[in-house]
Amino acid sequence: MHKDLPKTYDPKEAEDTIYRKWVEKNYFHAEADPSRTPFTIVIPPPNVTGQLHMGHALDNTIQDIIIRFKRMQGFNTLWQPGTDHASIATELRIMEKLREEGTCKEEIGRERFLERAWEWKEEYGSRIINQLKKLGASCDWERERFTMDEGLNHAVITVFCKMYDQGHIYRGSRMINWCPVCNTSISDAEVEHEEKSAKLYHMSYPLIENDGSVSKTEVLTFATTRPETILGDTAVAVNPDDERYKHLIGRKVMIPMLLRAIPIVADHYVDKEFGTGVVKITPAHDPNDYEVAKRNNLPEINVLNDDATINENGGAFAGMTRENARKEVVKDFENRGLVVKIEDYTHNVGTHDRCGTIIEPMIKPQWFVRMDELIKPAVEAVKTGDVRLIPERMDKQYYSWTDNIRDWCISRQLWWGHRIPAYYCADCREITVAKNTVSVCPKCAGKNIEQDPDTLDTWFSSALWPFSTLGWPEETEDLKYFYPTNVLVTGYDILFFWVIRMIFSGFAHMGKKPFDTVLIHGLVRDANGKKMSKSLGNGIDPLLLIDKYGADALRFTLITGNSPGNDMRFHIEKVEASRNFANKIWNAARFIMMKAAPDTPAEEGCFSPADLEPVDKWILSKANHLVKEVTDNLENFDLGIAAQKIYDFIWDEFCDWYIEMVKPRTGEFRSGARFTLIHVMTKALKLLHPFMPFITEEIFLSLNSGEESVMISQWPEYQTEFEFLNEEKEVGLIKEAVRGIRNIRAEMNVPPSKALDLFVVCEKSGDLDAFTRGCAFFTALSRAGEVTLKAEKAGIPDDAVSVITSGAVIYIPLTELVDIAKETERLDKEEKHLDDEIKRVEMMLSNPRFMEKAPPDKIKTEREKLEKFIQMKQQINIRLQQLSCLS
RNA sequence: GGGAUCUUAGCUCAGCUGGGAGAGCACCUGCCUUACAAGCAGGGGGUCGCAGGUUCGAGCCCUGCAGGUCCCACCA
Repeated sequence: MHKDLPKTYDPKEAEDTIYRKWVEKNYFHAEADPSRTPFTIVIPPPNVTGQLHMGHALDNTIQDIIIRFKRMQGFNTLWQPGTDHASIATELRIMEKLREEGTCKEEIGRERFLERAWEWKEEYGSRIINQLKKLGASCDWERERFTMDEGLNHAVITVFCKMYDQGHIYRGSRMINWCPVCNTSISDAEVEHEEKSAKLYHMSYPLIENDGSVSKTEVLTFATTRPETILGDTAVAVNPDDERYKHLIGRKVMIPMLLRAIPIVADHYVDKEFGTGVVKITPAHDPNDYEVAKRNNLPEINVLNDDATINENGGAFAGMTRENARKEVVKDFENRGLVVKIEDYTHNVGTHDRCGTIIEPMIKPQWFVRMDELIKPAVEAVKTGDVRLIPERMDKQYYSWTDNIRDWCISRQLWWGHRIPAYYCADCREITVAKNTVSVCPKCAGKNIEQDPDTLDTWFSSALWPFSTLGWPEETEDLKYFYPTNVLVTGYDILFFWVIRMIFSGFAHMGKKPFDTVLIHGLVRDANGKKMSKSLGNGIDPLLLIDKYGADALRFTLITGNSPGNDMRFHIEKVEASRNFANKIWNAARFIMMKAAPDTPAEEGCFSPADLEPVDKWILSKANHLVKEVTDNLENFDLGIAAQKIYDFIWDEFCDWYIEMVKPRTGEFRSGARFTLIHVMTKALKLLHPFMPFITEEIFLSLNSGEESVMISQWPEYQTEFEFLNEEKEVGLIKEAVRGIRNIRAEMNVPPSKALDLFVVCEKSGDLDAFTRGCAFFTALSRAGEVTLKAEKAGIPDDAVSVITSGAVIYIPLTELVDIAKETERLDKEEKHLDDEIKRVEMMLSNPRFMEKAPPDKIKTEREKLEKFIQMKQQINIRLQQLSCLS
């Protein structure tokens, strides 16, 4: 970094070089070391099919900030990276590709399909990793894992076998959600309920007479949204207390097109008020009906194929799609005069979150995880605070899920994923679950054995991520050292999918929680508040922004002005503002490099309070407070607040005040100024580094030639030797006075070129000394001409403008500009304002309950304020009196 | 139907355990002051959704109401 540095910072040039250096130096790598305290974060593994989107950028920026902060604090930090095989998402993508090639997965077969999937993974799996690197993520890349790599597969199979042996995993025929397009079962969590407008059909079944004939007159009218499921009806239900239908219970009705007689049963599930008070019961295609059927011993008739077309049980309707069948069934009823009315109706329909297809409840044999016992320690952990959710309000959402949890359907009729280690004997029907391939039936010794063709839900493997990545089931050093991990950072949208499952898995297999804190963020929305999505095309590519504005600017944008759990809108203007901030820092650094002689780095050892001017002490003291506050904020995960404070300090205090105040000294730059500039800037860079890693590194190294990298430098701590309360007060007085003068200049339209003479009257000797020391700042910061300091007002022309500040009254002789009436008005206004303030503070201080209860600090500052206000009011009164004499 | 959350300056949002209303952008005025016009100095603008309550004191706590967003839920 030399004196001919460009005026604007170019992140593109710097970022890649710096990142490469960090990797080469191995700074991201962590080794188990019992002599040090670990701090661990496991990354939410992005899908191998994925591209880095804004959500990833936010999620990983947060993690990187925390991990860099902890690293600088001296923790042995591990940020464990990796990717997820995302079974269904990836399988869909490959199927799409095959379709483009004119083939399909059934045609090429399972083996070849998996080859293609692995090829896909090799091709795209590294893409998102490289994008994370662009963002600046300091993951330990040597430890990168993949949910289907050998070790993790071993963990998955181990868990499956163990849980099967313990009875936590079972196979059963139950009602599950079936996606007819993806051709697989999905879990309850993957069903999204969408409100859709539909029809409510009121139709009638003819009653069957006691002699077995179909009644020509008597019918039973029911309401349904799904007429096509009539084909699978095995009963009609009414409420047992319903007087209208009581007498019919036990009789039968006829499904006309099938000539199937079905009974009228009684069940309390039926709401008398809704529709006609009669519900048709389709046990095989409706979860409620399924329950009713179980209670009433009704048969199930499956009328749907896997692709949701009507099967052979649908008689004449066989082969139709469910949509066509609906129309045809209604038509059939109409022809028979059995349609009463058709109403418009909106209701919630379950759809598959991956493809949007309306899911079909079906009864199928699947594998399930029994949740009732497993979930208990996961609930307990949050209740006791062993696992903390941030923000806290997420607890409620968490419990609402854990309290209503149902068994988890984990088998998927997919090929890409962990194959279920269950083997079926065709001879004796024995099911064997084993880690290793079974080729002989252990029961009947038959060799007619086949492995279950299904794979596991992708979340089954990611549930194990916090320990499987560290070597489990082996008892590795890493596992012992890094587990439990510390913070998990993720969006609220996958709390249920992932976080809950990790927590109960941690307890089930490790006997310990997987992490102690879950930091939950919201969604990044577009400028209009819409969710960014591929289909809407409103997504903003973070990589384009990184390319244009730098990763630092993007990161800073995502962190500021946002609090945990809240969604944020993304505005490009905000990125520009962040980029401008980077540029501001760059230019402050340029100033320091130009003025503070880069060849003689200030060393901590050189520091001597004797060399320091009050302004130096002031900014040192301010920086010292900043260190404490930012550290506290980061410990509490208030990242946005911390970022804002650093921003304000650097821009307002350091650049706009300190650098301006140090300028008059540049000619004879003494070690005090040089030390302070470099010391404060370095401190600020360290605090900012987690947020803006690249530019801070670039400048840090230029200012500190002996240092290796800011990212491995020590996090600053509050130091009492840098606490200068007197100087903070002193410079505060000067700033107030300068602002006052600037105000007058602007108000009175004094051209900037014109220097104003000042009389500074300061009755308190301590303050007079302060103003004496700070005299030069009036010239530099408010363009003063001759400045006269006095202890009393005598000898100053009366027709001067007066600036009343808490330390001094400043008179500006502006004879030709002063309008006494206006000046009186201005001071009157100020007096009124002061009166209000005085009244407020006096009320507070005269209140016994306040004096009793308020913290002593608060009382002290309020007292000081009161004293200050009263004094200023006095000055205003004196001045007003003088003015009234003039007019 | 249950729950969560939001409503603060023209826009987007901060505001920690209740104690003098903030930022960025936009707008107005004046400045190319040799680190920075991606900048500097100054300014206007808010009954903190509405109505009550608790308190010496409420943007913050409690209750009700209105509007927005989201999650959960088997009413055919």
